[in-house]
Amino acid sequence: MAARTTSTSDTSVLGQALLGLLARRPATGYVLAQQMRHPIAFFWQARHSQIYPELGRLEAAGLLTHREIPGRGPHPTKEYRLTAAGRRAHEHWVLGDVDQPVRDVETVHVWSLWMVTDAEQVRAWVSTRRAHRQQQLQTYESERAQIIADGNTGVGEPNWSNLAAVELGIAGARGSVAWCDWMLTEHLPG
Amino acid sequence: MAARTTSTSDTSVLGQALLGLLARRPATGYVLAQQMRHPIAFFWQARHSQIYPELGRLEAAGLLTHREIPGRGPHPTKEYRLTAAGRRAHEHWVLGDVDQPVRDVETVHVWSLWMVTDAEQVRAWVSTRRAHRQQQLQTYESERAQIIADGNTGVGEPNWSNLAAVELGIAGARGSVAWCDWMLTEHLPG
DNA sequence: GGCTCCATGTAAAACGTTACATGATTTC
DNA sequence: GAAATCATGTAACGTTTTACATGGAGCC
Repeated sequence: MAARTTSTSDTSVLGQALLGLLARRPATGYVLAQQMRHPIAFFWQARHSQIYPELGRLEAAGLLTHREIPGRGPHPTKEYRLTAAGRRAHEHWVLGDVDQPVRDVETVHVWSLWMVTDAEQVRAWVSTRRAHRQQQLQTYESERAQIIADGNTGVGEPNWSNLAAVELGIAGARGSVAWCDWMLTEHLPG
Repeated sequence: MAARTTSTSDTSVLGQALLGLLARRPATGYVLAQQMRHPIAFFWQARHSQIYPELGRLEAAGLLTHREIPGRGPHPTKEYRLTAAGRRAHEHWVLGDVDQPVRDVETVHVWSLWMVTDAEQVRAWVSTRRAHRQQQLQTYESERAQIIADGNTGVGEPNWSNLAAVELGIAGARGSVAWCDWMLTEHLPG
């Protein structure tokens, strides 16, 4: 993406994801890294080695501040908090276009399936894919049940868009499972 | 991903996409770059500046060969062709696991929609999203019509998995449109 | 003469993963 | 006492984007 030379210019998707987490509540880098594993990992991933420097850049851009809190590591433990500018930047980004292009390895595989001469191997691959996506669908559905059980799903509350995000994941997983069924019943002989 | 130090070890997704293109027919880097814009861009992207060096690496790994053909540029024009090893490597990769994690910027936006206090702005954002995905769906559907019109959609022919890939895209786009409708009718007040 | 297309390449910077490093506390 | 967890950070490498560079051919 574009460069980030000035404090007002664009922020990476990871940066925005971190702002989104901190908009919910202040947190340390360690806690943010945990939250990137769950629930954010369903749609975005980052390791702590990417998160810590990114927090530094966001702070340099004036979107975050930190204060040191008691901790146990050899380095100081920092609790980060959104600034008003950070909140504005994230809200602005959220309403903006989804400009990032899709990168779907799954489709690259599918698009080359013609090369496999043994139809049984193709069936097996699709079956495995179906099982995987079905599993994912169940994970999303229990996640949804959890969100609904937690309540606070009114517009303007974080859980409202947590639910929306999970529903989007469910829609995608359902589409993928339906595609596998189409492959197995209609597009593959036997 | 992992390092690519030896000739037998793994290849990047871009490398596999290029092998997939060359498995269909030999081509120059320029033609491959065009094909990465259409139709591959629906699920993977790469610029020529990434493609030319990658072709060099694939050739160094013994998966491709090239011969010079008449051309007009200041550099020699090279036509690349898959080796038997390249064909094997790609077929093996195709049947392997889809290990790359999902990165879906759209869901990051959705997950932060709670921050937008004006429900009308949310409705507008979802409507725009719906129009975009609906447009994409139509593009995929005319692509599908084209593939069916071209024929040669039997198992083992490239068009067979071209069709499968487009159907996967259609399933995804349909799921996304359905999600937008759910948002507008059931998840947003008014 | 200027614009676009053909056709290839390199350089710099941003983004992402893996590995290395430190050291205290809690659990088995 | 060994292993996992807490908690942060840097280094090396791979991947991707943007920008720079070259020069011939066809079109208006």
